[in-house]
Amino acid sequence: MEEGNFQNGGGLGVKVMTDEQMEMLRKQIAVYATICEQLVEMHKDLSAQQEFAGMRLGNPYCDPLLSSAVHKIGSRQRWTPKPAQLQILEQIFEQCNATPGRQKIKDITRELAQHGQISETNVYNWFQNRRARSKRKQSAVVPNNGESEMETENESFREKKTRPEDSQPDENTTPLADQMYFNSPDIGFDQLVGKMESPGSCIPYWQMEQYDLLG
Amino acid sequence: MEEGNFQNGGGLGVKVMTDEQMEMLRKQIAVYATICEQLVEMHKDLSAQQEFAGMRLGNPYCDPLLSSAVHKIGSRQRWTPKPAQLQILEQIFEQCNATPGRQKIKDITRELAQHGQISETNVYNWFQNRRARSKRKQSAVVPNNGESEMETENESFREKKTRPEDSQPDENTTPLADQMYFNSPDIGFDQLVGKMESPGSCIPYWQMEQYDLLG
DNA sequence: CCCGTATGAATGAAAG
DNA sequence: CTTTCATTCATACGGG
Repeated sequence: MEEGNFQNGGGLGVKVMTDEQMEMLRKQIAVYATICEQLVEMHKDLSAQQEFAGMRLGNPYCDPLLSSAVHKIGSRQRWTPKPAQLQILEQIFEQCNATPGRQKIKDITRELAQHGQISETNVYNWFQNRRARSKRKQSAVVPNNGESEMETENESFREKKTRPEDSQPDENTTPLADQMYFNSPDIGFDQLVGKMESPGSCIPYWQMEQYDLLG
Repeated sequence: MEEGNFQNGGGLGVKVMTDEQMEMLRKQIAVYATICEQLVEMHKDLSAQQEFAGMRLGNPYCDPLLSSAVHKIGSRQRWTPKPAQLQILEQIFEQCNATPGRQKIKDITRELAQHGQISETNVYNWFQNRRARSKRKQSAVVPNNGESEMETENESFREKKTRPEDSQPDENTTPLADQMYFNSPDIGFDQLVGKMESPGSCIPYWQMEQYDLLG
């Protein structure tokens, strides 16, 4: 592998990023935060005016399935975790990346059921998959004993999000920032909005050292 | 644990994170982008109706920064096999139309790497897809003799132990639903904002914990 | 310029 | 638990 790419962190399942890249992402998120904040404010304002004018339209929770507008209904056979559910799941997974016991599964299921249809099997499967996939990541660096470099192509299986674009003929997409992620716990919408309070000045999520990076 | 910041100590100013975390952050950012997008749509809609209000302070959704940021992170590139690679892959596939084992994948990857950037995941995916595709093709050709309603081949097997039903369109289908990218049509702003303003409806334990950690 | 198709990638579910 | 299957999503690409 070449040099410029920081994407391969030695096959250890970790990525390294520079300050520049961090900064870039930070700004990116800051921008989002700011924009969201402004949009929220604007909308509140506009809504207020509308309501005042007596032309209040939709009800808060009346037109939920906006997506139904796009005839995407009636075909989903398999369960798809909703964002809220995903967050809960991820959160729990972080706490203990062991498969929850039977009772625990029930609990979780009940909790998740408040955010949408779900079954215990779904939860069970999710944890199985989650665990299996994250585990793959930690192997990989054990293919051979006498390996000279712990680099080259020692990705594991399908848990890598490789971004092999360097040698692509056409455009080399930006080598940076493309796949930079920080450690951050699951952030709900509330949190996001909460963080909007201090837009450009703080990037709380990834600064947390107390948070276990390995989950 | 050690990954936390040890890289930082080197004065290099870099952080290390796992793939999991990277993926998670990526999703989070994507969600963020989605939220912005939805807010923007809502705002546009409202603005159209409230045109008399005038454009008080400019429209954030016109900000090029937004789009650039969104596109930067919200999109990922996908690997495209080069002709040479494809040839090898096809060749191997002919020999054994079974999914190669881990070691085999590594070999193949190494081989293909000489013709361009590639990862084991790419190879793995390719075989998976290849197999699935050719399988489906076959069953399509040999559907059934009786011209009665064959329910499109093997759908009957879908009936297993669990069946959480389709995702119900209504209820708490969130705007940032299935996919993290903005494909959703219009969304009720109230619903969107409701997520952050209605603690009573859905504020699981984890959010509080999270908040603590974050704050 | 939009639209349909081919295909890489993601992931829930099931098999082993 | 690990590996595989099936389905779906999203994007690149070629045609109208």
